[in-house]
Amino acid sequence: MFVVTAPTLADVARAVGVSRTTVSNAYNRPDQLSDDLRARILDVAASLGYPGPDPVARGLRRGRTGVVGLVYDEPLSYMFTDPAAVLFVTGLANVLDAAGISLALLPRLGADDAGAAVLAQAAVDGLISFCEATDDRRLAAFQARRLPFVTVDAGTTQAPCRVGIDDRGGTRAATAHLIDLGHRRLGVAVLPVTDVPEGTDPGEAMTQGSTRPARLAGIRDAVVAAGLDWDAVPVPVVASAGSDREAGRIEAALLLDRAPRPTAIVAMSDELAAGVLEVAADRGIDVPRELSVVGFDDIPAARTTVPALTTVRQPLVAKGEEAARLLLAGAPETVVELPTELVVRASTAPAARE
Amino acid sequence: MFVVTAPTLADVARAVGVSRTTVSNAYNRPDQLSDDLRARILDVAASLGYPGPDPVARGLRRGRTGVVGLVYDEPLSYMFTDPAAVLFVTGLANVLDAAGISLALLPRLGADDAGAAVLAQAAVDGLISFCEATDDRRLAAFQARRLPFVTVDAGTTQAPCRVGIDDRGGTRAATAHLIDLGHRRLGVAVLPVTDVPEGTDPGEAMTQGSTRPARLAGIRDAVVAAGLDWDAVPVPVVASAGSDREAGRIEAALLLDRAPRPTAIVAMSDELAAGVLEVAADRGIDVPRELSVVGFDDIPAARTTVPALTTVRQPLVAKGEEAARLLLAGAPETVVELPTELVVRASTAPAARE
DNA sequence: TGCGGGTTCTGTATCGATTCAGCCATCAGT
DNA sequence: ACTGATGGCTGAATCGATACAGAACCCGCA
Repeated sequence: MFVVTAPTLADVARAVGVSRTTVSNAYNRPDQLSDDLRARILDVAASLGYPGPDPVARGLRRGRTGVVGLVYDEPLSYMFTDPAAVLFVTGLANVLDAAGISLALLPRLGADDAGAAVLAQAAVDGLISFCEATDDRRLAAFQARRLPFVTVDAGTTQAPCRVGIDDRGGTRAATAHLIDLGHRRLGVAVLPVTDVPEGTDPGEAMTQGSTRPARLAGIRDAVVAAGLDWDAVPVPVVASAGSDREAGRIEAALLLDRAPRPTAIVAMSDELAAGVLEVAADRGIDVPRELSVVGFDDIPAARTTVPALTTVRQPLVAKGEEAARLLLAGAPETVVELPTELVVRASTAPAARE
Repeated sequence: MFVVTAPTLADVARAVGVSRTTVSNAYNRPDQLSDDLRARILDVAASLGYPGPDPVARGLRRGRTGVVGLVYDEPLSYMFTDPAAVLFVTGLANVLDAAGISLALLPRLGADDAGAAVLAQAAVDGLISFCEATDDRRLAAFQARRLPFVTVDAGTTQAPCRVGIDDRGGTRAATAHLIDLGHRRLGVAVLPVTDVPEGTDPGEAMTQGSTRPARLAGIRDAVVAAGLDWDAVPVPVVASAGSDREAGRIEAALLLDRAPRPTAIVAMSDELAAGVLEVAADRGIDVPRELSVVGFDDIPAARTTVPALTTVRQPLVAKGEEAARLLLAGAPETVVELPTELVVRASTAPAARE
């Protein structure tokens, strides 16, 4: 059987009768040889079917591959489903595309050992982690490689180069806004807890990761600052069964079943808020007359919910761009915290008189 | 200045006092050495901070990298926006994740030369092309590398290994369904034309690519088979300015402005159909009493439009899974055509009596 | 004692390119 | 005619690992 193997640079060199170096230069440093010879080399290469320098060999020699990796806690499909993640990746892609670098979506980090292996074996020049996990020894496995490493929205324990947003200030502003409007009975729709190890106390799970506790703290800040009783604010915890929107529906049901009913709900994401709005609509509760709702993220859909969602804007695309830029800059020891901003739309209104 | 370089396998070998081969075996073939020695090697490696075999070097030697590439015609962000693309990638991810292989989203293929360079230099074991382009010499640049190559939804000219769906049969069934319901004045909402070279005739642009002409042919099949006049069916062509949904709105406006108004619209995608439904709602046209609409794809949202969309289901996730499986199998010369199926919901009804 | 058969480990070639120092002409300047 | 640049090209070392063929040793058994 006749197996066709792609020719190598050496084959081309032999065919032309020059050294390998010269052929290499024909591809990488046109100024190092005469135009004439270069043309001849390229010609022969084409007629031999030489596909150009092998990327892996080049990567080995040069020490860089032109690929950066992205790890994400959830199954990949979820990344495509979550609008906030989509915008973030769009930001990444903007910068990486421009630099001609490709983005490898690494398989989900599974059980500890397999996950560590994936990270240890990924042929990348750097890594962006978009994971909540803080204690993660899988990521430690990567850090041993001493490659640029940027973590996003991930607390303080992982890497020296981090980008995040002012979660706490954001929910603080959102909650203060509600309190200013006269609301006193608040409820919180909290990001669902996923992947908790068996037997973890749900209340404790709440404190894990970074985003969730920070946003919760902001809410609490505002409540306490207003002299209200934090312990009286219901914060149902849901172990997610699916999308955040679904979690929002479940939590909304729990909150709205209470008597007296909350007059305002602070949701930790727009998707959660969308779920809350759906339940309110189902029950005939008028938003914002009978119930105010604020979200977080300001995804595009926040503009088109009914009513349009008051929310905390975070610069999602900019966050992706910043992360990519830092990575390309070698991930210097930096902590970037992007600002958040309250955007008041139609889902919040003064509390009804009792 | 003291630069820390990660130790290599050779350093570990020296430190333990064994050969490189043995260290390599400690990682890759535990059965080739005593548990005792292996443990010692791993210990020393850990204490030296050796991150494990370098993936690039291993890739060179083994001839495989554990990464497959995906190219897409549109900017990356669009891929995340298009629900059909998302499901397709989900299918890919399902299979690749299970195989521990990562997916590199290659930068968009830009102008010809840069695009070809990207493909020539991507360190991947294989490539999945999710592009319409058929004549593409950028893809030819990749094929010179003799790596597994699967094209999806891309006509007949590119690769020996293709997966697609029965586009023509799908729209044929959808159109026949409308005709059976008594509709005689049809309109077509066609996939928008993107990236046409300057000066191309829009009518000609319609025939380019693969999906669009195939779906159009199916519609025509049904129209002709029913003895209707194909030339009387309006097919507005839109050069896309944005999302398919937006294109659907524009085309719907054009179609519904006609007098006499079509009583049914065949949309080439669910996103287009969603745009059509929005415009109909804006204008107070009752769907399905005054206007029937069919879509294509059966994205999840098709279930929840108002009214729920009659559409042609294509197995998007399965398509992704099949493409990934074929690629992993080395992309044998195969043509897979997955079936499509008409799903009747609430957006189609018998034509109103005139 | 001698020999087949396992296990455990080593040495060397190899994967396909890039890098770097340096060689050889040619050519301008004095 | 000699020096110093410059352009154009080559050879050998190197990137970090894996494959493959065998060496050394221990075991049991005739």
